[in-house]
Amino acid sequence: MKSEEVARLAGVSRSTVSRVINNYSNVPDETREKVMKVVREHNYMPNTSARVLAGKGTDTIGLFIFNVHDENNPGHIYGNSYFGPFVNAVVDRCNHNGYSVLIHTLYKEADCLRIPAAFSEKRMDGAILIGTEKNEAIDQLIARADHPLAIVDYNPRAVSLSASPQARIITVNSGDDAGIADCVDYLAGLGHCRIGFITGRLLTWSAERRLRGFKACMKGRSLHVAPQWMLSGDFSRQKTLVAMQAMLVAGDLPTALIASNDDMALVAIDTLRNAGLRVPEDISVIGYDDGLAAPLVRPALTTVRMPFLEMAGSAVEGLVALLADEEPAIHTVTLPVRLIVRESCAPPS
Amino acid sequence: MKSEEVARLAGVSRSTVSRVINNYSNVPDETREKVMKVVREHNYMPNTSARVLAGKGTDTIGLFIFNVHDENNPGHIYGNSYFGPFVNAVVDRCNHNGYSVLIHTLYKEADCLRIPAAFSEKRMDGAILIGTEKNEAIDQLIARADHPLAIVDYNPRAVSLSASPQARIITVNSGDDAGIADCVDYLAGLGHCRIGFITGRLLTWSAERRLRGFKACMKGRSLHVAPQWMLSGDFSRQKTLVAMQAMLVAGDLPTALIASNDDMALVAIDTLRNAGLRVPEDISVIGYDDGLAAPLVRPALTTVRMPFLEMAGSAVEGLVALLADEEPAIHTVTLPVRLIVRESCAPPS
DNA sequence: CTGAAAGCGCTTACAG
DNA sequence: CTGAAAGCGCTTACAG
Repeated sequence: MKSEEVARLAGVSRSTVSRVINNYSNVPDETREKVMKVVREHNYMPNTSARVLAGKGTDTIGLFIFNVHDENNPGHIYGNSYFGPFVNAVVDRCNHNGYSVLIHTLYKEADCLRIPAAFSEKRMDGAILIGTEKNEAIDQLIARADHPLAIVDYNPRAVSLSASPQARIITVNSGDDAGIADCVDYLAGLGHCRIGFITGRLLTWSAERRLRGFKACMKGRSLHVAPQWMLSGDFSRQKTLVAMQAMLVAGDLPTALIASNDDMALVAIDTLRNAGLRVPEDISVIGYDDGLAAPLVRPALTTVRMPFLEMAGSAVEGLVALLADEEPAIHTVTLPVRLIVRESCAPPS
Repeated sequence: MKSEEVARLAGVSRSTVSRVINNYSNVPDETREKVMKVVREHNYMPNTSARVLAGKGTDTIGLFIFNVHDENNPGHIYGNSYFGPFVNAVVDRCNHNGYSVLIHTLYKEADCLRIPAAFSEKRMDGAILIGTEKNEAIDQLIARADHPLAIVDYNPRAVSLSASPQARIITVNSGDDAGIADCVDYLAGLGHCRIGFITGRLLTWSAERRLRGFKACMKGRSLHVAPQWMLSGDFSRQKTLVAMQAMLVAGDLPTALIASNDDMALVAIDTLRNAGLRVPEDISVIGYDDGLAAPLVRPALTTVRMPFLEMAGSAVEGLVALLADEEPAIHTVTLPVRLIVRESCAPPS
């Protein structure tokens, strides 16, 4: 079924069919109804490629997910398990706004070239990037951006500095430093002063900010940041395990540990427990994300709640707004986080 | 940049550019290289819409995810948390096969119409459905299928019976009955004979087969299936909670409980524990899925491992094969599962 | 081996 | 308010 047949059956021209389909105003109700009747009866839907080629937008948004392969557990590609709900929320909001979403997974820097490629091929009108790791390809993308971009978890200043003059970009972050500050405040309030930290993937803006926030906050409270309690977790279970074991072997332990995500916190708890230590009696542990498992594990995990849905919403709405307007614009939004106190922390013994 | 410019710069016709781009054989190396040089220098990529309109495939696969809204926790749309890794695997495999993927989330029966709509609009060449719930719209889709379909978790017989003669469909399932049989065998081996069961969403083929498998297996062992131990969980945390509490109030408890997914098992454990019971000492619990949380909770969850990656792989490879061939075909694949014994079961006290 | 031409199914000035 | 015509950027017989 094509518009020509609809036109014939309705006794009008293809132009008119097009006007009705696109809901243009200069069509009398009678004509419109005549056409719609045929459309409904035959379930006509316009060929997307033809529309796009004729000048319409693709009405599709590209979603690019940076994924971390856990070398030790190749099956477990959702290294960033928080992507699940996030992806879902993005798809949902896009669909509600009338956009389809083309989803891609990226594993290495070279994969980033698929973003400009998808624009070149005219497969999408704009793109959302999540879990972005800083690298050359992304810098180039931002520097040459000629299509709207929503970048989740990225340094807004880096964008402002390097974006092309006609760029339309929105960065979406959450209050990573405030979240970590809440953790430190809470632990300090409990009486802890020997606080360790497990870092995330530092190429990631959130991981970097959590680390920086930790150092700044500790400094603000004149608390010593002991190098032997700074563990390199890299958002990886395996790396966290190794770092934890090394610390346990060394024998000098903090009384509390803040992990840059839930997954690493869970591994930390596990390792501690296997070493015969009790959580939270012997050592307190805080996570970050408030993922699906956090309320279910025992002790239930005290953690910082990431506003995934709100971030997804901001990214989509922001992108849709950029799509609707030709004006260059660089926006940034930072959403608040909240410490969710459960059972994994206690005063130092 | 369009093919005409490439042609001009390379000193050939657009036809030749097209032949090179599409890697046709009847082009001498010299001509090919001349064209490719220009293509590389200008980073030319053909406009997808134009290619499709001119008769090429869209090279995109639609991924439709049936999602269950947890009414009680609207934020938590990934009711089926196992979709995370699954989606990732599907996207990965599609990309490796040269396909883009258009992802959609479905929440209610009416949403199913988006599948034929996406075909009508010529947005995709084939579709993968996951978490499909049986309903009228899906029946229609299968009955009229004129494009390749891969349906994960669906009754293969229902497909054979109602599919149109020219249908190209593959159904992908795992051994749900065998998985449940393993659970019952294991529990019986431990000495249990008072075994309860928490059902999933019964509109789902896997949930139905798990239930049927449970009844059959219990019968095979001459074990009584007590109605008061058959809980209606519906893959929902909230419903599971309610059902568990009702059972606890009634007071007549089984010595072991098999849940149709991990999430419900975790809620069951939680509820039991809140009622002062110990798991596994007082009551054993088995899950299904072996999701991210299973090995991390305490007691670590004994559960049936779903072969997510393999299922995603089979769905994609199966669909790609159907896409490559015009022949009608109805295939079905069933992948084996495995009981992962951890800490949540013990002999009855 | 290669090019000129037709055609894919729409949209959009343009003219009336 | 409506239609005829041009055009979007490719691919593909067809002819040579």
